[in-house]
Amino acid sequence: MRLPGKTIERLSQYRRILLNCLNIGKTHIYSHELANMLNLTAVQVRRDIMLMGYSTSQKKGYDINELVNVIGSILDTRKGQNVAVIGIGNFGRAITGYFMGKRSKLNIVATFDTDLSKINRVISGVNCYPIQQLPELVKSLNITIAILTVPPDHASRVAEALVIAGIKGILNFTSVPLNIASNVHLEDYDMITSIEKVAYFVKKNNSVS
Amino acid sequence: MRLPGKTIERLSQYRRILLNCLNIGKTHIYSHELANMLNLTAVQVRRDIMLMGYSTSQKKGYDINELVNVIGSILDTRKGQNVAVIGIGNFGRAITGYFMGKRSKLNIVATFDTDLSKINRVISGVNCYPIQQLPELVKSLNITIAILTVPPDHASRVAEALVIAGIKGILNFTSVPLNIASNVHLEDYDMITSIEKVAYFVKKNNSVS
DNA sequence: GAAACATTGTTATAATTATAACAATGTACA
DNA sequence: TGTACATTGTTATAATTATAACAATGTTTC
Repeated sequence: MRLPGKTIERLSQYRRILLNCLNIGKTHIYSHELANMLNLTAVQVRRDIMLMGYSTSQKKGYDINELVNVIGSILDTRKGQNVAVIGIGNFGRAITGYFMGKRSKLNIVATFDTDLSKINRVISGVNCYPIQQLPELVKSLNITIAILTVPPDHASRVAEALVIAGIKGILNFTSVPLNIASNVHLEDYDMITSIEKVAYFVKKNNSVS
Repeated sequence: MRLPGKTIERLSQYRRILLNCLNIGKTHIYSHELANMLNLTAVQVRRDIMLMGYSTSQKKGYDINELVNVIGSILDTRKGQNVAVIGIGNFGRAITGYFMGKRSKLNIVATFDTDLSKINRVISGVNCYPIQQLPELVKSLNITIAILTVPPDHASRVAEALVIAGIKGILNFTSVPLNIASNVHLEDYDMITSIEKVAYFVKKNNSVS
């Protein structure tokens, strides 16, 4: 089963909305309801649900529990995946604190840094290790995903070390383009690009032209 | 001149690379050089440059200075734009500190919060105002862009207040879907979606299937 | 200076993604 | 019960984005 990247992004969003719905006691949801909550169209919701291989016999909306389970079977692994935050500066700490106890299937199990004042201390609830221990801990803790939040001038070198250590996916918080093997999934998460994009459209939408 | 959103994103990235090149004394650059630095194809680089309306008569690569200026004429406004960070928690502080003095054309001129212990104090180099002063300061400081980093349960309400106050663009750092007028540019910057996407592709790439 | 080459600019094609159209079918209600 | 209606599932079309093809032209080399 091959799902488009954009659909995967929406599955993540659907699930969060659906969990909220469950929390307030809702058991079923129409495609147009879900669409409205996410500012999408009902067609797109139904198409995504079709693509994920689910269908309902009813016309009273989708069973929210079942939807959540199907999404989980697509996005999650049985045991969950272990995540490391690389570089525990302001962003690294914010991310670590933010994630702790949120996603049960994605656990931040270690952070890494080079700063001696941080190493071997528990920061935002997770122990910080020296970057030299990366290879051994990736294996012993079975870390598959790294969130990269190091300073720009370290980004490329650390990314290389991550790949060598056996990391399978990187969320690149730095604004540095990374050149890594194609079997490691790289997701750029570039704040400067995003804010400059906003600025462009603000300029454009408000120019008389 | 209508430029695709994806091209705009790359223009931001081109510019950063090009500024680095200028710093190390490089004056010209080939499309394939720029492409390699960003893991793109040379064709895509040339196409983007064509779309931005620039061309060179030479075959010795593009003049980097000229490229930077053209990109600036597209992305920037003459006076720059003023930005506010809404919600000065861990992420808000990290973002503010990160931006200060980076982009000369995008200035964080104010932060807002509801926490009395933060209000009227300078945090990460910028004064924090009570959220009640948002409407007046958006006008007096000419703030056009907001970075939204409030807790999830405040996101929708604050976003609405931002629109009413006259904000023209929002970078939504919260994972809450916002429903706002279409004349305000909304850019979602959802970390949970991004990390779950990485997790999905890691799972997929490493399953025997 | 001429031939080979490298590079650019642009059009054409393919791939991805979103939207529209609509048949099928369960539900509500007279 | 049957008719109108609402909702789903799926195919068809459109829009966006990326890649490929290739002509034009300046540069290098002999």
